[in-house]
Amino acid sequence: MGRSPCCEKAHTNKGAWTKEEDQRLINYIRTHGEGCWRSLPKAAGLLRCGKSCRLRWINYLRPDLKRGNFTEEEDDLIIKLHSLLGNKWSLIAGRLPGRTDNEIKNYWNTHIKRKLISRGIDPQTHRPLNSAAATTTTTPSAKTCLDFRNSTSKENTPDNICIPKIVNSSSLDDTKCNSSTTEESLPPPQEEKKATFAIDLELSIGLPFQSNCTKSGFLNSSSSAESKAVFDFLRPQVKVEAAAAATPSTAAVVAKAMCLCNWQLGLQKGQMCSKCQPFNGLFRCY
DNA sequence: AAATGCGACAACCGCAGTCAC
DNA sequence: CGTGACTGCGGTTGTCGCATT
Repeated sequence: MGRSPCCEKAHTNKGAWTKEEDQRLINYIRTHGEGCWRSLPKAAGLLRCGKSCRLRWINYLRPDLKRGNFTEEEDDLIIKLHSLLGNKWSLIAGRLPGRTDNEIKNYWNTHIKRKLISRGIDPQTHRPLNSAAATTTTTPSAKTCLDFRNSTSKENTPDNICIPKIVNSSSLDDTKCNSSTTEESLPPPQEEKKATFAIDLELSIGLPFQSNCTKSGFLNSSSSAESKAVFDFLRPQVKVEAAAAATPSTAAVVAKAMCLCNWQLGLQKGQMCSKCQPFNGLFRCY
């Protein structure tokens, strides 16, 4: 037998939350912390399902939420991340401290979509609207690369936002931004060694961030696991900083897990290529 | 002043992956 | 090991407030 049912839907409130409900939820989480959403409503004296409580807390009541208008920098970052990730709102939110996936999703649908369309850009493909119809099945990320050469975490950006430089493959040497998933011909494995800085998200990177390299059987993992690792990679800033704040050695352990060469050279688990050096919390070739 | 339209955003729904039993 | 609950995510809907007619 499995677990007992999540909640009695027949006896739960729906719709907008009242101030009293909010206060109960806040008080409870302040005292007991997050987690165990299933039992939370009953313990907190709320006639809500746990799922609803979780959503309310994450999207509205959390004290670290940054309310108010999005800045231009946040706008740009959302657009860039969306061009890379598509509708992976939680991942995008992970790069925007104080913003929630729901908030970003709504903002995208109500503001940015329109903004892009008014600029003649297809919000889904991030290509000019005229050419969007002409292109085939190429995904938005298929030709977009992250360029870590000049990535900064502070320059011209709000605190804690780290923006890899985003480049289109058209502006790069092909050798720097190969993609095995596009209609382009596949390069031989050796050729991939040349792809040292510009990283094709569809193919090249994806790291099980919290794990050490020995746990990273990702090279042989399923495609979904790989793509999850790719997305996990895009979350690391907070974790790296947290680890660095804990102890330098912790940060080193975390950083060691980030040998980008593994992904492009096909090294086996735990192997670090001879040219690896630390860079922005990652290890990669120079 | 009332009716209508529209934008913004909170909340819900359903699905998939994970994990406890 | 199979079943089913839990959790988190993305898509969609509902509701509210403001602007326009």
